[in-house]
Amino acid sequence: MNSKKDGFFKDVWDVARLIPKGRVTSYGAIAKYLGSPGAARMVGWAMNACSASQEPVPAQRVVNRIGMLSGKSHFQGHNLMQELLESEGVKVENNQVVEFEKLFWDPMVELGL
DNA sequence: TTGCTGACCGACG
DNA sequence: CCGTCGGCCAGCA
Repeated sequence: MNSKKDGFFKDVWDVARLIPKGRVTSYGAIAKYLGSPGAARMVGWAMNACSASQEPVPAQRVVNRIGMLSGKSHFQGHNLMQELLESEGVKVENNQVVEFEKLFWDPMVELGL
């Protein structure tokens, strides 16, 4: 009955929504924040299920550890993910986030673990 | 019920 | 340098 706890996915979506505009994070960072450092794949899986969420999930802010838009192909548009990031001020080049290290948003640090 | 897959990550040779 | 493999958890046939 309450939000969080419905499943691993809801937690992922929740963290994803906490990502500030103009920032990006990695699957592993979210997975680790949830308590499963090796469950990065689940984060990606949750992103796939994010389409089932009634509320929009900024999945475009979630990229792999190198800042590459690995999931861009899964978006409705082929370059929708890149456009969304650029729309927020995040530069993307060759399916890769520019200055990813500077724009990297770590939930464990920003949220205060 | 078991087994495979999946938008990843890290290690090994 | 590059390719390959195992591990993590959850959903589906």
